[in-house]
Amino acid sequence: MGGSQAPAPAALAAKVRTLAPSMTRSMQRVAEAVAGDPAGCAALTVTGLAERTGTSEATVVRTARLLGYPGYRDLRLALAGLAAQQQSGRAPAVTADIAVDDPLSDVVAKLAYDEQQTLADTAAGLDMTQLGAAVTALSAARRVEIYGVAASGLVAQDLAQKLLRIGHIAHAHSDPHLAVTNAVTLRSGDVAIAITHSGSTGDIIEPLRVAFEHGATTIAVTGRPDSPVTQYADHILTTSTARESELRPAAMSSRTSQLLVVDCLFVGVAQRTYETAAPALAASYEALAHRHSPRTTR
Amino acid sequence: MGGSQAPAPAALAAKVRTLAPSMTRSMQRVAEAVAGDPAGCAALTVTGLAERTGTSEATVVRTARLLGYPGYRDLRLALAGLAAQQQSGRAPAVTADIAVDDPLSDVVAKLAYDEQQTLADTAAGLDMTQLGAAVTALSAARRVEIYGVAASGLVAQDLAQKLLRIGHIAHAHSDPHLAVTNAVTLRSGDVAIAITHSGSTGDIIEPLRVAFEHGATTIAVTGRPDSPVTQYADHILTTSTARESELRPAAMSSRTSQLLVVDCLFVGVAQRTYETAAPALAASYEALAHRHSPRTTR
DNA sequence: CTCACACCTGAAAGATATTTTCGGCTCCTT
DNA sequence: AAGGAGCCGAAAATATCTTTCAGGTGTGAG
Repeated sequence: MGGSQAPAPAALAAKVRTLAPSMTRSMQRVAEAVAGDPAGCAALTVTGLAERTGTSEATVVRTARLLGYPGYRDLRLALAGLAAQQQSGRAPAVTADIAVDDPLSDVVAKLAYDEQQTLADTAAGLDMTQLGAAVTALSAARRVEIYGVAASGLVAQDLAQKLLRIGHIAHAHSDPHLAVTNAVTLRSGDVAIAITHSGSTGDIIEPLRVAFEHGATTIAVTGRPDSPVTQYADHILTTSTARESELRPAAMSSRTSQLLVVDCLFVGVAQRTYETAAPALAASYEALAHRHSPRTTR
Repeated sequence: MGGSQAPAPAALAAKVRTLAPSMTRSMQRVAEAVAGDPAGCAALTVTGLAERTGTSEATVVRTARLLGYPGYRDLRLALAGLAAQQQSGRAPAVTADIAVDDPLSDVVAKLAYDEQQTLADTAAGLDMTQLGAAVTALSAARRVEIYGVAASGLVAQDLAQKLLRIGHIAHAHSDPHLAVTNAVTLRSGDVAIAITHSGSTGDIIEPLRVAFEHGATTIAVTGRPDSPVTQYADHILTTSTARESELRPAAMSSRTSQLLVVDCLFVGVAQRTYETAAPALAASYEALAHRHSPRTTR
C-alpha cells in the first residue's frame, strides 16, 4: 500500500527528497546524482551510472525500484523527460538558502519561491487513487476525528473547521491522551486522520492505531510514506519535503504541503456532498456576516 | 538548417517530414507512428514498435539511424523527452474555477496553481518598509500578543508557536473576551498583532484598539488596507486576495497569504535576534527528538 | 568486550533488449 | 522476360538490464 506506482515525470526531485531518508548510503548517492543532473544521467547506462556514483549496477536498479519505476530502463526514460522539461522550462532557480544577513526583500522572495516549489512538488506527488479513496471515506463518514500536534495540529484544526462548515461532524485533537480516549469510541463508518510530517510521532501514531483496531477507516497525511504511522493507515497521502535550513525549519514547508492536501480533501468532499455542502456553506457565511462592521471606504 | 546528426529533441516531427521522401515504405510507417504518438512509442521496445507498425526490428533501428540517432535506444530517449514537453506544454489550462464535476486531478492542479498565484501576489505586494518596521518592533518586544479568530486564529497560533521556539514570549488569542482582557495589560514596549482578512471583524478590532490605546506597538495583517482595523495599527501588512468561488472559500487563499507574511515576520525576527534564536531553535528541536519512535528502515 | 544477527553491497550469472548479419523477395530496368 | 539493385525480416551476436548469492560491516544483546 506504499506510495504511488505511477512513474513520476516532473515530481522526481520531490520524490527523491521524500524517500531519501529511507535510503541506504549508496542509494542516496545514486538518487542524488539522478536528481542533480537528470540530463547527464539519462545518457548513461546502468553500468555507467554505477561507475559514476561509485556503486554497483544492482544498487542503481534498487534505487530505481525505490523511486517507483519497474527498473532502470524506465527511470532513464523519466530522466530524459525531466531533462527535456527543464531545458524548455524556465531557468533553474535561485534556490539559495536564507542567510542571516539577507535583506528582507530577499527573505520574502526566497520564502515565496520555496513555498511555491513545495506546492508544485506536493501536487505532482499526490497519489490520486489514495486521494480519491480518502475523499470517498470522508464523504460517507458518520464522524471524522483528526489528530495532529504542534504545527500539524494547526493543519488538523484547519481541516476540522472546513469540514464543519459543510455540515460534517469533525473534530481536531492535539492532546495525545484525549486523542486516544476519543479514538476508542470510533467504529466502522467513522474516519480517523493522522497528520504528522515525520510519521513517527508516537503521540499521533497511538490514536490512529486505536482507531484502526476499532474498525474505523484511517488516513495518514505524512511526508514519510514508509514511516511507522502508515502501518495503521488504510489510505496514505504523501506530503512533500523541501530542504530545510537553520532559518527555515522543516515545519514551514511541511505545513504548506499539508495544507494543500487538506484543501484537496475538503474540496473533494464538498464536491461529493454538494447537495448538503452548498447550503451549509451559505448558512455559515450568513451567520458570520453580522460580526463584521461596515467598511470605511467603498 | 536541419542539424543533421544532432539528436533532435523537439524538432522531431519536422525531421520526419523532411526525411520522409527518402524513406522506404516500411520506414515511413515507423516514422509516422513515432511522430504521431511519441508518448506511446516511448513506452515500446524495439520489438513492440516493430509489431505495432507491422515491420521488423531491423527496420525500426534503420529508421532511428536515419533520423539521426545512434540507435533505437537513443530515439526512444528523445521520444520520452518530447512526450514530457508536450505534456507540460498543455498544462496551463488550470486557471478556470473549480467546478462541482471536476475530477480530483483537476482540483489538485487548480488549488496548487491558485495558491502559487496567491504567494506570488503576496510577495509582490508586501511593503518592505512596513515589514521592516514590524520586524524591528517584534525583535525588541517584551512580549507579543496575537489576535485572530477562525482561519486567522490558526495563523495567529502558527506565529505564536514559531516565536516561542526562538525564545520570544508570544501568545495567540481566539477568544474575543479574553483577548480584550489580555490587551488591557499591554503597554509601551509590547507588541500586539491583529490578523483578519476582512479587516472589519469586530472581535479582532477591539483588542487591537485597546492595545493601541494602552501604548503597545500594533501591527495589522489584513487583506484590506483601508479597513477599520488599520485605524489602530502602527504598521500594516497587506495580504493578497484571490478570487474565490463557491467551492473555494476566501479563507483558503487568505490563509496562504497570511502564512507567508507570518513566515516573513518570523524569519526576519530570527535574523535580528540570531544570537539567542539559534540556540533556542536547537534546544527545542532536541527536546522533541525523544517523542519520535525509531524509523522503520535503517 | 564479544558474539550473533540483520542488512547493505557488489560480483557474477541469468534474462531481455538491441544491433548486426545475411539470405530471400519484390520491383524496376532493359 | 531476365537480370539486378535494393528492401525487408528472421535469426544470430552483442549490449544492456535484472536477479541471485555470498562477503562484509555495523549494531545491539548478552
